[in-house]
Amino acid sequence: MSSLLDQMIEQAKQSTKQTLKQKKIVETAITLFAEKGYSNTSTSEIAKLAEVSEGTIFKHYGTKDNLLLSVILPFIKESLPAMAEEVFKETLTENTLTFDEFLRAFLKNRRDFFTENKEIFKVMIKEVLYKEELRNEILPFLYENISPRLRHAVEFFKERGELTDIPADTMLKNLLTMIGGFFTSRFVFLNKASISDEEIEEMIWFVMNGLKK
Amino acid sequence: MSSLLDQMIEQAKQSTKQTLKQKKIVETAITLFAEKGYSNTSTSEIAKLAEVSEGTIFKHYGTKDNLLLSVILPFIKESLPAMAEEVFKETLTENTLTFDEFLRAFLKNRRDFFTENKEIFKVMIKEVLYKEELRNEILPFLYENISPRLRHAVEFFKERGELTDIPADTMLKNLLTMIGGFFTSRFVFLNKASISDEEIEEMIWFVMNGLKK
DNA sequence: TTAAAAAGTGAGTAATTACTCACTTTTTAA
DNA sequence: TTAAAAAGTGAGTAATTACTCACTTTTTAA
Repeated sequence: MSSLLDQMIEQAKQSTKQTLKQKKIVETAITLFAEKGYSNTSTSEIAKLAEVSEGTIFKHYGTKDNLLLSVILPFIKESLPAMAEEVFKETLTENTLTFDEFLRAFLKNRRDFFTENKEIFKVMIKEVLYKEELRNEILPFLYENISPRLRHAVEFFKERGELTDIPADTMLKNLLTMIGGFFTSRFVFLNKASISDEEIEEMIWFVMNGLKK
Repeated sequence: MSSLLDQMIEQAKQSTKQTLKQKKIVETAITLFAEKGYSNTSTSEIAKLAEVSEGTIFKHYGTKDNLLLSVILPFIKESLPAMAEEVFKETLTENTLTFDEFLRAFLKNRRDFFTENKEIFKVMIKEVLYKEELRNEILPFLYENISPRLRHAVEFFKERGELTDIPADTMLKNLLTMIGGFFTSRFVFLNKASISDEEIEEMIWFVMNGLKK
């Protein structure tokens, strides 16, 4: 049996054309899952709000679980990494950049991306926490997708003598903790509409300089 | 109508004596809520595992929601703050401490506390994310309980000239992000059994010194 | 020792939920 | 234009769930 991720990517490829009602279902599901969680959202409620019959949901998605996967997996498997790849390419070049400039570009890009995809980001975080089988699939994938790139960046700037001598692994771990905590707390726990440039600058300062005088 | 928190504290005071079966119900609920979330746990399942009749749960707790509150509110309202107050008292004195020593003592104390109360901590994080009315009650309470104390500590060490000149508010915000991200990621997202002293040291180093050379 | 109070039981209930399927409507392609 | 395919419907179903309540058992207190 291949993984959830692989299955759903296959399925996504086969169904490239979506009817208007399918789109409406997905949009509504995203909204409700983000707001109250998957487990507290009924297919009946989704159908009513999307102005479709409940049977239509099952016609297209088979099960409620598959609807959830249809909502978050394209995001996780494709949008998230593609955009991340882009920003690494643009920011990690030979010219002129310092690590904090890299970090600034990276954080602002991720900030913008999550701001636009706030609802799906919320669904993802909630369900990663609430559904163990999702967690076991998605967390490793996210880690494997982000970690090597960020690590490469860290090593790049360490070689340029910009960063301290502590091991790259250790830096990476703490950086991921901070970045993950930053976006999750603002967008999910505190439900903020957006994150200001100023807040990003403060966080960069914290990460680069620490608290000690 | 008084807040959820106040209601439940009143209720907790009235029912000081718990039968063995009540204890069993609460323990089982904690385990299952931590593992699969409140919404994915049925009262029937709790009853079976606790080896009580389902009616017994309702005899003592009235509703499933009240059972959840009975599980987490004592923890949130009493254990968590009492222990935190203790560590602030012990560590914030006139003699001999640096900010990183304060931080070390604080983090280790919290680490030990959450290690011992891991299941309830998990329940709390999951339900704060999943149930909006809980989030609206508990997050402000947690913030109001921790923030002034931590802020006081930050200001204390700023006056002693140990910390940089950035505003205490900014420090506090980033510190809370890092600390919250640290414990939530390790205990809840990654489901780690414990956090080593070494990992705490690395995090302190990160927070105190930053990444810049 | 015994009656009253408290604790506990488990069958049953109303409500809810994910899902099915016979049928209808809309779209497609020849 | 028309038959076939695709999309959509909504009543119904089996399963599940939180909860009730008449009854039984255990504990308490006089």
